[in-house]
Amino acid sequence: MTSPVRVRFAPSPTGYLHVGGARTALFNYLYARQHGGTFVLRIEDTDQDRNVEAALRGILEGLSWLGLRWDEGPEAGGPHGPYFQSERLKSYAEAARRLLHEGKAYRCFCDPADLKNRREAALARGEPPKYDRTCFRLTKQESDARAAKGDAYAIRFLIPEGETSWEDEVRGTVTFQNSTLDDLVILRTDQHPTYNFAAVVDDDAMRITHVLRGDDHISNTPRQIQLYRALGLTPPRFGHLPMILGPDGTRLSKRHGAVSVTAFRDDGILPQAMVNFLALLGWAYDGEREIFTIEELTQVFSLDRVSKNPAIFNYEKLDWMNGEYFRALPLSTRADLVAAYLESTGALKGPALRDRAFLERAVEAVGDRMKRPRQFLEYAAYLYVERVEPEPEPWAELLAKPSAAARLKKLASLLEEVQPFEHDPIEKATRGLAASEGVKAGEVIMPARIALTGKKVSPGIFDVILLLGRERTVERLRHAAERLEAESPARTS
RNA sequence: GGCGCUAUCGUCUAGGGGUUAGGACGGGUGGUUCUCAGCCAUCAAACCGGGGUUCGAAUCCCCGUAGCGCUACCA
Repeated sequence: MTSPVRVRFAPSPTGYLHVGGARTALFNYLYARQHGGTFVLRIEDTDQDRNVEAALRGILEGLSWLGLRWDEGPEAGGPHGPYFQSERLKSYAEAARRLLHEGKAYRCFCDPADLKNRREAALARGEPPKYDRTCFRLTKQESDARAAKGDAYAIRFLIPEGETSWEDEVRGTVTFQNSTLDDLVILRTDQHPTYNFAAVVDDDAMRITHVLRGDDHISNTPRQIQLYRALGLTPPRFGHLPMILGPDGTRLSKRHGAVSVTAFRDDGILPQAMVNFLALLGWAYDGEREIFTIEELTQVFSLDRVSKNPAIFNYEKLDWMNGEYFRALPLSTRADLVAAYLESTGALKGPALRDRAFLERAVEAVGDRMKRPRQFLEYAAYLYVERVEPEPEPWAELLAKPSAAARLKKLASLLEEVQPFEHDPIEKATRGLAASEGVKAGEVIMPARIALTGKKVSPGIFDVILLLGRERTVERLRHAAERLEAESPARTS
């Protein structure tokens, strides 16, 4: 009988959820859901005790947005709390004292600044910067005496001889010689635990069965395993996930662009797309299928298909995937997202936004061209201005066509009369004009597009005309024609 | 410096003793078409290097090399 799976995501409150952390959280979540287990969220706030509140919000927001609901942790509670390390200080101190009394750890009176100097000196000499066990050589009497005297001390773990190895869930057997590990501080002078120690104490207290984390933790693992053993505990299973790198192959960071999931959200990335994309960073189903909902992922995810190599974050592919999801959304949802985007950026405000029906028509017309909300204005900005100012290049093209002005005028006249003012009659009139002029429809449509939108690219022209309405369409066509005539070289010469 | 992990198209990856080494993003070309997007078709693009083992190695082993990580009283 195997015990129920319990996994955890244990971020430190940095203020935002990094995509690397999000990927780790996702894999933990998937693993828990798949095994009917429990996903625990624990906050590792033993160092920075300021601003935890605010910093926590970003993390929780990111996880919630992705849909990674935790079963135990902040706001959720649970039987193994508290879920903030800053509130569990007593248990670390207790555990550390126990190791001290059992002779598995020792007091270290060394001055941190001094330690730092020694480390740097060793490094400069090309030697491994291990702690030299100065304080381990103190006799029990000396150590006790100095402690009694009130000398400040940290507690160091005495790394046993031998080697440490474990069966990693993603990498197989990993082995370290203990001689390469040094006696790590487990309890600092200020009674706060260090990361490795707190993680061990908590993972045990929270009954964690599988520790799935970034492979930057791989060399912490032998230390933690030794700690478990010293405490008389059974270590959990470990699985180390490959890192996520930036396009230049170094650890993904702000200078590569957006790294926090909320930044992607604010950029119009959909949570479904983000989850799907993240899942494929370091994991693959069969190399063929790539589109998965989070529910499907919980069905098909497996640790033995997790890759061992670091993955470079491909922003283009995320964008593509977002398009896949965005286009599949119902019209009203897309309109909601566009409205929210326009509002939050203040790109469009007031009455224009309030006409929801119109916005929806515009979104419909833009259709597949949009991969994310921010692209709406690229295809629809002209709908929301009094007068278009054509872009220079398209305008120059129009100027170069001597017949453009006349055609625009003719089109204006036709559209002024066309009844009813609907898609098909408008199309018929426009194509009719082209036919009577003896040119292809494009010869009428492109000038109209430039006159109406100021750009060479837009939704279908008849949709644009409909959206603009008869009056504005006719007005813009005529205005463009007049301006063309005024600027035409033939005229001025 | 030490220790550890990793190594298939530009990127994410599938595969794995005998394959035309597959898919996706991105890129090229063609088609659809009023432009763009989309869609369809199509092309280019990879097994880090060297030694073994083997009838046969991209695949297994060793050695290099490279990248990344850790080497804190940070997490």
